[in-house]
Amino acid sequence: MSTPETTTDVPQDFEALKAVILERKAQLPKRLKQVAAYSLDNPDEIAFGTAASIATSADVQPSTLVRFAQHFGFEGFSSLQQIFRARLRERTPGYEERLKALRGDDHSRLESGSIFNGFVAAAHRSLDNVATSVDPEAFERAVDILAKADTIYLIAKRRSYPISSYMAYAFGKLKVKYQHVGTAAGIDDDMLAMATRQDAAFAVSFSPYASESAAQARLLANRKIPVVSLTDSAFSPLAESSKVWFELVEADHAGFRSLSASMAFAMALTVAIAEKRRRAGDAAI
Amino acid sequence: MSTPETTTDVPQDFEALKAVILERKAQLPKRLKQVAAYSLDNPDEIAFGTAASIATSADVQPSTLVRFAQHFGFEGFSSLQQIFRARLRERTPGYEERLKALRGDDHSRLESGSIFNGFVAAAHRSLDNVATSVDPEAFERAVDILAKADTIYLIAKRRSYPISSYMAYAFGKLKVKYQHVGTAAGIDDDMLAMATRQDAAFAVSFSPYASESAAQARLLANRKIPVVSLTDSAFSPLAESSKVWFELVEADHAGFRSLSASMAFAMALTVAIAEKRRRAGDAAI
DNA sequence: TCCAAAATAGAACGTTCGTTCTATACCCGC
DNA sequence: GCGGGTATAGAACGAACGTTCTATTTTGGA
Repeated sequence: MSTPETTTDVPQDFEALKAVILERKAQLPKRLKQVAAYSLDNPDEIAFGTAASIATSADVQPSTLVRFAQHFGFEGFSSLQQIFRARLRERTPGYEERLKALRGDDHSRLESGSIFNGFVAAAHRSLDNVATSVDPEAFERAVDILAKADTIYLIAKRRSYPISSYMAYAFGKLKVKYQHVGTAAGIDDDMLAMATRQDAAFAVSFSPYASESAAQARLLANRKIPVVSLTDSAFSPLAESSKVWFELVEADHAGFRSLSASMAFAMALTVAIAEKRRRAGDAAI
Repeated sequence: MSTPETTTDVPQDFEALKAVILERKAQLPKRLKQVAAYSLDNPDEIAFGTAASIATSADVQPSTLVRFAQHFGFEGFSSLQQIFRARLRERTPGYEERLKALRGDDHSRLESGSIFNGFVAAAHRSLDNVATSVDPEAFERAVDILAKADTIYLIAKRRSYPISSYMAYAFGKLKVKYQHVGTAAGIDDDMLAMATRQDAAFAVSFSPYASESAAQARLLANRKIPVVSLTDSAFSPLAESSKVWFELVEADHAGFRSLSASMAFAMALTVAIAEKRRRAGDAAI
């Protein structure tokens, strides 16, 4: 019984360690307190750095790090470092990996499950991407243009159609006047013929671009009706006709591109427009 | 000009490195290919391990790791390792944290930006949820039923309509016979009247449930036509009419529910059905 | 079949690591 | 203000590191 509680109370994961450090921080000697603060502020440094580099960075001696580790029951600095590394290891891995973790328990033992996982992963990736690829100022301008419009024309065909049909649904709920262009090919152009400069259009088209969408956007642009568009390339035919356009590349699984990012974008745009109108309305009262 | 393109084509982040590795994987020598595979399969090991430990684990010589690194333009193994470490450093934290990180740089300084972030976050949450809430065996059964069907009837109204319209688009591409029920209210029932027991239906409805969708599903069920459905509660009127049904709760932002999880589900189902049919077709030849 | 070039394995290199040890500085109760 | 205990800094240690170098093997074209 010379080492009565050797490993029992040694923190085994980062959260536990953090708790213990915070708990005992007050009663810690000066240098150890310094290390404590540094370690919680720069956990990544501790995970990756060497004792020497960390010591320099935290402005202490390497031996202090060892004492610090031993103070909390670890054998040496290295074993404490493992905690910091494990933290990064277990940190929400990539979606692929996360799904791989699911693999064992149930999904994709069955082949369809892996298809399912693939699409979920692709959707995640898409969303990750969209957060950085959409310029918020451009978004603001797009909201401006569409919020001012009398009627919003929604142009989308084929793969983009679900997006505009969601917007149509939401606009209806939000009492925003719109026209959904993209259903029956015949009446589309008649619809667009009625558009005036007080209106605006939102067009969605991804490669391979539906030629009608591009043509319709061009038609409106020629008549000085502002067009906002969502597409997947700077070379998209929509870009040249648009006052504001967004490039949004969806991730794919097995060649089938996700719609999650476009959908999230569409929802945000829809709600932002309605919100802006509501405020303008309030102000007018 | 002794080092004409020193740093130009050296991958600077993990994604770039991954792409280059995959691109050149085929033409890599045996041992280097071995390292390539290992590095992509166990990126964490590379980030934390030492050259010696990694070499042992990957069953190669340490020097091979150095050659591998140099093959891709790095100075030595250590500089390649930095890429793997940076990856963990920047690794997507929780969504909340990630959005908090976005806060500073640009988004949501503008009010619309926060709307945008909100929808992206909601979509992420939805996807996280769906991976665990969908039972893979039920999914498999659903695929079975629908793959066997002659014609697949897609039933969805209002908010669910974008989902079925995507499926309609994809089924068209995949040469799967379908009927899209949900467009003009009048002709819907005529369409469904033609359905036989060789057919099947996929119905989508979320609360507040469109009464027509429930009625149509019941109609088909009474005629012994199998119905698979996607809904958001066990108390959904669709559930009782369905051979297989899925409960899928979407996260929301500002009261607007995401569609990402449903969309991913729909894509997976669509592709899984087509895949199953392709195999059945192959087997028949 | 042979040869030149490329790839590999393994030993050897100097460096840097984490740890330990010891002398010194500091703190606090008396 | 002194003494005993603790905390600290810094030097010294062997071990392990990443890299380089050199035989040896493998490869692919003549």
